Order: sequence, then structure tokens, then C-alpha cells
Amino acid sequence: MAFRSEILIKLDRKGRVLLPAAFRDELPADDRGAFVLYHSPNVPGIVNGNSRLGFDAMLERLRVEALGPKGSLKAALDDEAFDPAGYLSASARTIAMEPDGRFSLPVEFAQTLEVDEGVMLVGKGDKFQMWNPKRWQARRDSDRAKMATFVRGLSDRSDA
Amino acid sequence: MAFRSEILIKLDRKGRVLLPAAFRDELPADDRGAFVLYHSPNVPGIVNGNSRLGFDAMLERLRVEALGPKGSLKAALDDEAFDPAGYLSASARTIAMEPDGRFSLPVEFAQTLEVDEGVMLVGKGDKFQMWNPKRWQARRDSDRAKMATFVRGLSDRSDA
DNA sequence: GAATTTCCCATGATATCCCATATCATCCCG
DNA sequence: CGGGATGATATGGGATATCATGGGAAATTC
Repeated sequence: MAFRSEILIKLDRKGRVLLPAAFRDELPADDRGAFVLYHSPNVPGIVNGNSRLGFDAMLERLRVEALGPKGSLKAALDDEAFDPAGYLSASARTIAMEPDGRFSLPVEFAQTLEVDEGVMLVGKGDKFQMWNPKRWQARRDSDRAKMATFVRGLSDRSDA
Repeated sequence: MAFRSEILIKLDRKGRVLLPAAFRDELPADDRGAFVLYHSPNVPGIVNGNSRLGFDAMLERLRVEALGPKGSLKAALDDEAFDPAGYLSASARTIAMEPDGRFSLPVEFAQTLEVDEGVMLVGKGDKFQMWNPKRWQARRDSDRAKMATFVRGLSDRSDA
């Protein structure tokens, strides 16, 4: 399971979006037909996506790694303490696809994305993202510069 | 797994390219049939290729290098920080081959390469590259001179 | 019963399958 | 040792399947 590539998908006048075949193929074989969308925890305007399995696995890691094995029990009971996994669950929605891979984008996500006629789907390996195409272009340009800097930095370190 | 030699391959009028047998043989035995292409992180005009395994291994090293072993949870959640592995995933595509080893070159790669009728496939050991033949010739000539200088420099350094 | 959602069919573009050919290296057998 | 036989390789191309998208019609929903 590794989401790759960036694909521009049209939003039709019925509000439907296609999950590209390249991404559908990365969903677990026993759970095609549905996946999870959730708001970015720290960047408004980004919607994240993953298989149900992948999303649940991330929550699990979050519970164990961030809170420790005992913390997860506490999170299950303590309604006062902040629970990051619970927060993400609340911001997430399970999305059922039509047989051809299309789904209707819930308005809450359409709003943060501020989509009009197209959505950019971006593979991030363990998950994918949905972007407003223009905002993605700006982000990609800035990331490209950071990547070049990062690569240059690597060679320096090997000499040191 | 070691990609060697440089091979000129035709691009047919359907946009198909053959992954030469010499390179196909270097793919993992349990994962022939598909591989990964991705844009060079810092040189426009170069397309890199590797097995899925090789690509994923590189991403893994990247994550460790960039974030440290504990950084993976942060990378999975933080949509604001620059994530080199995520950047590469977005610039990559999984390519399925026909049984005879051919694949249709995605337009995004055909564009950066500016190919017309031929692509140069170049083995780089742990990965391979696709080049516009003319650009590759220029690069090879410049590399040849650099290599001679480099080899000459080696003896001095080893004595020091 | 008007708006929304789901199902189904249509279509153009692309990708894939499959068959065909030319070239070359390898093999095999007398 | 020679001369086909064999097989893998690189390429071409027709036929078929899949993909992304549009849109009509039935089924929900409030």
C-alpha cells in the first residue's frame, strides 16, 4: 500500500469526485468500495485520505506511541484529558464509493478545499491528500525548493 | 540488484517504451511486472527508476535520515512540515509492464524528458535513469572528464 | 414533491492484450 | 565443425478493455 503520483480530478456538477484507479488499487483487496477522509490536523485547506485499515492503523500508533500502552486505557475512560486519536476520529468520515470509483464529496471537505471544478489528489506514500489545485501548485513549488536544499545538504554531511 | 549499462530504446507511436531485459532481470523475482518511475529531486529532465522494493527502501532511509527513527509518526500527521519522502512519493508513479516488458510512458515523464523517438536508459547501480539521448550524451561527456579527475585525486587522499 | 443521492448507460481517450516480424545469440545433432 | 533449429529480444500494430467523465433515470430523503 503506497499512494504515489499527483492527479487532477474534475468535480462534476453533481458534486462527484473520482478516486483515481491508481489510488483505488492501493486499497486493501477486501475493502475496496470505501475509504476514509479526514481534515488535516494542522493545516486548514488540506484533506487527508486513507484506507479504513490505514486510518485505523495510524490511530493505533498514535494511541500507543503518543500516550503509551497505559495511556490508551486512560484515553478510553478519561473524557477530560485531550485525546488526539479521538480528535482525528471526529474529523473523519467513511466514504463509500460507487462501483466505478466515484463518490460525492461531503460539503465540509468541499468547503475547506474551496474547490470549484477540480481537485488535486496527491500520493504521500502512507496516505493521500486532496488539495485545491492552485494551492497545491504553490505548495509543490515551495517543496521543490526545499527538496533541492535538502539534497544539497546531504552531500555536505557525508564529507564531515 | 544492480542496474548497469546504457541502452537506447525507441518510443513507438503509441507512446510505449521497453524496459530492457537487462533491467527487468534486476527487478525482484516476486515483483517483476511493475516498477517505479519518479522525477529527479533536483535536476529537471531526468527521470529515475527503481523496483518498488528499491524505491520504498530509499524512502525509508530518507525518513530516518531526515527525521530520526521516531519521526515517522510526526511525518504521518504533520501536514505543514516538509517531508522529503512524501515529496518523492508525489513525484513517483507505479508503472505496470505488459508481459513483454513494455509500458506506456506517462505524459508527465515524456514531457520532462522531451523525448521524440528514443529514450536512453542508464544503469546507475542501485537505480536506473531515463534521459533524452542528446542530453545524456552531453552529461556523459562532462562526467567522463570529472571521473578522470576524480580517479587521479583518489591516490592522494588515500595516502593522507 | 423538490432536492439530493444512487444506479446505470454512453463516450472518447488511453492502456492493455495479443499476434506478428526482424534480429541476434545459443543450441543441437549429425 | 557447420547449418539450420531454437529461443529470447526489440519493435510494430490491430483489437479489446479500462479509465475518467457526462448525463439520464430511478430511488431516497426531508
